[in-house]
Amino acid sequence: MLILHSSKEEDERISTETSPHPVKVQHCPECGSTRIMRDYECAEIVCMNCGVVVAANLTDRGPEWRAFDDEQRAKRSRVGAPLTFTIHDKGLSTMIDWHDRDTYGKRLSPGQRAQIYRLRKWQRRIRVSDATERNLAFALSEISKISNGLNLPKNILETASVIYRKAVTEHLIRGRSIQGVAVASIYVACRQCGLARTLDEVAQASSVNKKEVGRSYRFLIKELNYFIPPLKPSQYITKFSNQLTMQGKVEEIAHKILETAKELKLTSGRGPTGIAAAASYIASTLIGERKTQREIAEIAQVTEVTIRNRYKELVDRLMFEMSL
DNA sequence: AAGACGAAAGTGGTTGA
DNA sequence: TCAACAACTTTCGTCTT
Repeated sequence: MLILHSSKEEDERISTETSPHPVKVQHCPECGSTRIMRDYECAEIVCMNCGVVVAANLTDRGPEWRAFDDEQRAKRSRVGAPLTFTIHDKGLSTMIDWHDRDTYGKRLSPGQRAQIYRLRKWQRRIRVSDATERNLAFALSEISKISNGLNLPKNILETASVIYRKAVTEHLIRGRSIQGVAVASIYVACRQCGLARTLDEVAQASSVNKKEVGRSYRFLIKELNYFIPPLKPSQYITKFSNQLTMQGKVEEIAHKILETAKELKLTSGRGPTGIAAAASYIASTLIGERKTQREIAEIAQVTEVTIRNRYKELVDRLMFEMSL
């Protein structure tokens, strides 16, 4: 494009940043060509035909930030409400308020009031226009509700909304329940962000059963090509210690136990919750802040038997290693 | 008596033919 | 699609503190 700049990135910058400020039709004083280009990088106006610099020391009246596409431009523009993916129109719609007053605070005339009333009605209708929009609006409100119920942080809510939007644009919703996919997206978001929430917990916070959520979850990660590593037991330990209100020391020891367990290859193939529960149990007995197996089992959502089995394996192996 | 332990049978999910 | 399989659960009797 521009001869002065050969790199592709700079070509893009010039093409996107010059377009919002159209140049008044100018002619090159050398060759008379109208192919005049502004180059803000060098603060010059250049003739594209013969390469002569028409004007120098140009002022860039554009924004100081760079944007390479529409989305970035929308994000960086510092006007309007912040973008959010949790509302179906990304929170950018303007509302006509319900006060029947003009900008000076004066009451509107009856004719104007009727007109505003009609405008409001149409705005409501247009805001959620087609089936896809309605689907999105319903699902996103559902996602907000559930993630509020689970006390999930805001970034999970945003991530889940983005995942759901992706599912909609890839036409993955057809043939399965909106709620199922919505709950599944929350679960995917939790897993992606490394938040220790079990499928059970997420499903229980919604009205969808676990099986359905699991199915939708597997479907989502398959179709959207997500790679989600299995949750590490250590992430559960932190959670359990918090819920059991144990000392920081206990948590620390539990993590150490877990590390040795991993080295001894005792973790593979086992449920991460069971191992984490067993490690927490051992740590609590070692410290002397004894918790019963039942207490831990309840919080970890596993049975006492599982804790016992993991615990036994761990102790046996550790004793064996010590004797060597 | 509460909690820990372990055996036996049952359950739901994964894997490979 | 189905059987085999490992992990896990449920249940229950026994032991320990």
